[in-house]
Amino acid sequence: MTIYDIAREAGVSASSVSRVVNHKPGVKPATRAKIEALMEKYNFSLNETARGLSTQASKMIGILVTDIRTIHYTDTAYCVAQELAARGYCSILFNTGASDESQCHYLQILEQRSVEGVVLIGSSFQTPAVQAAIARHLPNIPVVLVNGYLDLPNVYGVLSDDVGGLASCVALLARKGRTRLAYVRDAKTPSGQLKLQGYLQGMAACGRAGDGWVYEATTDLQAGYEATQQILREHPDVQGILYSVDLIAAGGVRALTDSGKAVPGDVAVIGVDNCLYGELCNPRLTSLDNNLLQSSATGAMLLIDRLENRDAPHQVLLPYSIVERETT
Amino acid sequence: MTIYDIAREAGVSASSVSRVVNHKPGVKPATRAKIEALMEKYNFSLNETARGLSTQASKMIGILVTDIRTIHYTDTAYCVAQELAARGYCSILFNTGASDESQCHYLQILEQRSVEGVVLIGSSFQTPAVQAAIARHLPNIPVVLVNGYLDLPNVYGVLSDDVGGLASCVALLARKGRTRLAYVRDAKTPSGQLKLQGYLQGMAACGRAGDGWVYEATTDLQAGYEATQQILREHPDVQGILYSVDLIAAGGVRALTDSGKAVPGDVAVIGVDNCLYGELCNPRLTSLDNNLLQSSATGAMLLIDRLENRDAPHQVLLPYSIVERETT
DNA sequence: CCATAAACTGCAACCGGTTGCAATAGCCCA
DNA sequence: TGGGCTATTGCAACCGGTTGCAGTTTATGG
Repeated sequence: MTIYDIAREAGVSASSVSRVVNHKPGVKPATRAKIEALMEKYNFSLNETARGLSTQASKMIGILVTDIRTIHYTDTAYCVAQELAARGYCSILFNTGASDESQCHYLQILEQRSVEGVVLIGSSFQTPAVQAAIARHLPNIPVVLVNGYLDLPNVYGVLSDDVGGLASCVALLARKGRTRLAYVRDAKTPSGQLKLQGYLQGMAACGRAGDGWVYEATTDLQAGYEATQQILREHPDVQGILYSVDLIAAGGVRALTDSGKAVPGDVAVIGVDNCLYGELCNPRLTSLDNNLLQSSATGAMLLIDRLENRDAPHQVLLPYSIVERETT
Repeated sequence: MTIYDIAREAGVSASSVSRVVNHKPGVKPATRAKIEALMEKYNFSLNETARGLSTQASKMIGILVTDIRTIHYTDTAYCVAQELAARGYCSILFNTGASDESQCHYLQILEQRSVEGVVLIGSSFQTPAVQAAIARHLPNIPVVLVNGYLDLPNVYGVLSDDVGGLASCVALLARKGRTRLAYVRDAKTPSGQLKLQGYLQGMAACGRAGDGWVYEATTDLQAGYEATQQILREHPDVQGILYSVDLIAAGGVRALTDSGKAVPGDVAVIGVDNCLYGELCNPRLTSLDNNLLQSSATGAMLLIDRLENRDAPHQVLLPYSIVERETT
């Protein structure tokens, strides 16, 4: 069922049907009524693909996310998709993984699909290869990078102040008299580097420059558990541990209580993200809140502003806050 | 940059360029090489929208999910999207919420986008209104309903045996000598009804027909906490509690330990979904595993089989299993 | 009742591809 | 060198819409 079918049966041209479908003026009320009746009768719904081709406006945006199962990205993707859907855009979603090759591959697919904008969710996108792929495939459409920065005229970034955030976590513990601290990092992304930097900076600020014990873990419970066991072996007198992600921290808290340490009595713990995992943790986890809701909302608005041709800042730096629960 | 631009510069017709792009035979090697060189030079990438219009194959599939933030649906959506992406399909994702109106609205949008298939993730889709909307808007393309069933020739359902699953949870507790049991349900979806039915059936099987204490909670920690407090007030001698969802169960476990009950010493607990929340819970949660990975993989394969014109069963019933951890 | 403006309506070109079919070119062999 | 084939190539129609512009109605007013 196409507008031509409707037109034929109504005894008019496709132009008139098109005008009715698009609520444009210039159609006699009687004609309009006849067309609308037929549309209703045949349950007509217009082919958006064809319309997109003709109007050069696909009304689609691409969402690339490293892995949507990461709780933090799930929420971001949800917010962005909802915000866009409310404005009539369709979201094409791809999980890219962290490899440059795959990320660039999907950027090209988005080009072929003529998306009007792109949102990149995840810290794996802040690489030269991705930057080059954007310049090559999507030089003229707005691209929003949630949590990161790329120096390209059409890329807009939302950043949280990782350095300041981590430093203030250290400061919080220092105020409670704890300066023998360890830090467990996860991915070696730019954002991960900033967090580490914030931790080291915080240590320096409380007079323990060069003393930061740094460990590594993959992003899962078990890795957090094991890294923490290692910390306890190597530094039994540790007074506080910071984790780059709540999930790892949850594993850490379990390791601490399992080995008889009181939390926060013996060892204080702080995670990052302030997600549901922190609430589930026992005792409940104190966490650095990078204000996910605001950052996704900001990312969505940045994109929408550009889509609707309003100006938008190329970088937005969001504040952080510490949500104290039971582990500090 | 279109195939016409390439054609002009190569001194050939668009047909030849099209043949080269699609790796079709019938182009002289020299011509092919010249065209390929130009494509490379201009970084040409074909407009898939136009191709879709022409070939009547959009290579897009729609994924409707009640709310992707529900951990269970996140994982399902991820699996399905990955499986489809690997076969060259784009996924259009919408969060519909549970309202019929909104669900039908998005079904219509998918029709307009000419998707080749649809995956519905969530138990909110098993309603007469959705059934009617599918019959009306998408009567000819395969629709897979993950966790549910609709009686339509083009709809394929993946179901888990909720009745049997819950009944066997009750049986497990009964074997441990616990028959004073409560059940906390969440949504009143068809699947929720089946779980309740399974619980009641299990109670009947161990000689306590009519004795099942049934409570309700929304799907969050706090609601689980409160429902459990209520259970303890009204039935202080409860020996075991089943929860329709792990997240609610986690709130329940917290309520139990907070009020001094030993878990599982005084009260045993079982959740459903076997998701990460169960691992985070302290003590770790025993959970009914409805085999998410298998059900999403099955859903994806069902759709792919139909897309590639192979036969597929209209209903697949998946087995369940109980993963015992520390709360039983 | 007619001139003139305003309101409708439809033609045709265009968006960027695909593809059946006819035309042309190139090749082999007698 | 001519005939018969096959390999290339391009024309033109089609996918399902949109839209500028010109032609046709209809309404208004004198």
